[in-house]
Amino acid sequence: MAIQHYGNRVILAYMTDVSTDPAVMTPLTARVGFLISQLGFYASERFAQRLTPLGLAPRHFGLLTHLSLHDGQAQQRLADAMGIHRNAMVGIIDELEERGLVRRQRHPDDRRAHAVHLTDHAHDLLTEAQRVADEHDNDLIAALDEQQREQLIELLQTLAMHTDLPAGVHPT
Amino acid sequence: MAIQHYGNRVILAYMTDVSTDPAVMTPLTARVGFLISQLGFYASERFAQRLTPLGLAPRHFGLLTHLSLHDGQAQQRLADAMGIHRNAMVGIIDELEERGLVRRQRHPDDRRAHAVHLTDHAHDLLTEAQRVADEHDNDLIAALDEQQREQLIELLQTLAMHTDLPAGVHPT
DNA sequence: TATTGTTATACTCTATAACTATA
DNA sequence: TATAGTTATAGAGTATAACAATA
Repeated sequence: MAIQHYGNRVILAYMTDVSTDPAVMTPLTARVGFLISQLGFYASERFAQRLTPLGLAPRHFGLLTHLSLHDGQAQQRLADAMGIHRNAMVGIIDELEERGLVRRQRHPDDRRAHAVHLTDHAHDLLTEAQRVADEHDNDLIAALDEQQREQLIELLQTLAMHTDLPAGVHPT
Repeated sequence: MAIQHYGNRVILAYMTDVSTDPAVMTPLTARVGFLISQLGFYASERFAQRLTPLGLAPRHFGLLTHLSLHDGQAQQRLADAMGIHRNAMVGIIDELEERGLVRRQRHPDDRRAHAVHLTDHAHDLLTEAQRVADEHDNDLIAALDEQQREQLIELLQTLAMHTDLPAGVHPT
């Protein structure tokens, strides 16, 4: 079992075949599941902080980004795309509408449905939010060199592919 | 801007220098922050499901693991170690005590404090929980070969080192 | 009869304050 | 006066059910 040194931390190297000694506890910092979860919650929280000055939460960013590619969709379709219930989508659209970022218009094919459209203001704000997201991404991987960054994004995409999660959908 | 193919997905390669065209939205699946957050929430949720049959939640696993290395600590110190408020620690200890996994004993140095000790049952259950965590880790990285697994764990540890999070502490 | 959007409600989680007993 | 543990409460967030309009 290899010992690795990372700055002032000493951790056990990751092992796929597990120690048979029950007394040896794998430290959380050597567990890939823990590391991903820890970093994921941190990244999510940090991103939320960064978006706050724009009056947005991560879910708003996700929906606005989706709408920029699929404008005029019904709320039910948007809910499906984001992996949430349509009831929850009502509130998100409400918030965006209050901020003047989307408009509910009549759907051309179905009078029950609302066609959700981005406003010009939303396009402007989204450009700014993209910059914030770029900064966020760059800060996250600031410690990595160019080759490591490419490795990381490829590894994460491979992992994401092999979960049963739809692409681009965030749990909860 | 390179196009990458992953199974039935086509994504834009990650770029550190951002497109200056505001109309070009970086897809979420090409954002390292989104990928980490998505995988983190998924991993956390999945781990919680795996622990359910043992009657444990991830926070219980974290605390039991910590106690296996630092038995007999006061609740305040445990709360500090896990990065939560002492008020929240009361509930977690309550749950573990109900399940017969820890005992609150009198602290040798401070009569205000409780020394929290693992029971024999906890040691047995922790062995089982470690196996569950090992399975969880292995499933997460099942799509990677041996070299990629080593790369991933090293990259994640490097990222974790450069956040302001204490080692082994999970946000919220 | 099924579906879209909406509202109301209940349930869980979390954060804060306040109390007691000790230091 | 400060700290350890506890309890109570309020707030946010989430999930579910039920309703009106339309398909």
